[in-house]
Amino acid sequence: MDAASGKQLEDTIESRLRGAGLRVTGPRVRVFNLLQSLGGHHSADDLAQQLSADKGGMSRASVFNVLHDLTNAGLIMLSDAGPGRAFYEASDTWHHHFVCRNCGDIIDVPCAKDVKPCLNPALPGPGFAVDEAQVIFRGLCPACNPEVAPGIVLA
Amino acid sequence: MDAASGKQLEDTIESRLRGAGLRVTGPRVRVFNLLQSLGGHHSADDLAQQLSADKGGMSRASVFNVLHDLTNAGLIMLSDAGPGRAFYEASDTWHHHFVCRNCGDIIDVPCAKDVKPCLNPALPGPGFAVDEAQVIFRGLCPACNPEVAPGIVLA
DNA sequence: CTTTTGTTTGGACTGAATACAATATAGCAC
DNA sequence: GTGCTATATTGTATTCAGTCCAAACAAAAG
Repeated sequence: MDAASGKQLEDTIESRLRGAGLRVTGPRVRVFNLLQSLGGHHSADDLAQQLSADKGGMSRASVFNVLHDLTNAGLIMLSDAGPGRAFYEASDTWHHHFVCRNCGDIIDVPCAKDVKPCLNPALPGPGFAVDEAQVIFRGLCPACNPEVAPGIVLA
Repeated sequence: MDAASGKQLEDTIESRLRGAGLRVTGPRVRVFNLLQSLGGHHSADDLAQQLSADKGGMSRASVFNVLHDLTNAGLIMLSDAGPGRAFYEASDTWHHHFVCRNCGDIIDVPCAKDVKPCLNPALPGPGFAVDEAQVIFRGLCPACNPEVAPGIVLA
């Protein structure tokens, strides 16, 4: 990435923060930027570790604050991947997640449009205002799936 | 519940533990029993607090151990309710969950197909062995939903 | 009843996240 | 630009969730 596109990216981040009604601050830009450029799913501490090592450093508490702010503003999303620590990702498109039972990897699963599994609009009952349905698929990823590689002898 | 049905229940629990290949021990019977009689979703510490106050007491570590054992044996289930602490429930039928964004309440949502793999097998991609798809519905429960028409009495 | 094997226990420990009060800074008015 | 004020950031202390461990214990098999 050259200087120009880096600048471009920062401009985009700034305008998106502003558009969401958030003040543009160093920590917010840096967290958002890092999450976007890394791609994938990351825990708060994961990001905090990288950012505190960077020039300027960064408080762990700030990372948590910023992640909450960005999530509330809808700029990033908190992935549903089961109990445990929270994983965040910068994604614009709605999707679901596959979580490997063995290695714990989280993989995005595109939302099959109009095929919301088991989604019956009347389901929760009257009075409920459901605004999203997140699906978590569980099983084994290719790397952990013994069925994948023919010829590999299983223990 | 009278003494006879209490005994009956314990017998059932014992046989279910045995049937799952688990030794029948006091802590296991008590945790399983409590989770069944309470109904709903409970965290390990929630259960530990009640059990340690009971006659005989109970170690917090044991509650965690037992919950893991029962979960692995398929006798109870670990509810997918998003990041944070784990919630367990004693339920025989596969279902999904609605989580209120405001109060955090977890409510069971019956699975439209009532069988475990209610999923699109092609979704994650080749090489993946998906064995379950859990749906988390998010929104507002009736108690937190301002849209609920005044005058409507919620059960 | 003895042995074997698996389980329980408490306490120390790790890791994730929050609370809070002091400090710093963005955005605005002038 | 300068200064003001509301909002953010920071570090530390603290809570909360969960794991680890080795010694004591108990279930099931012989």
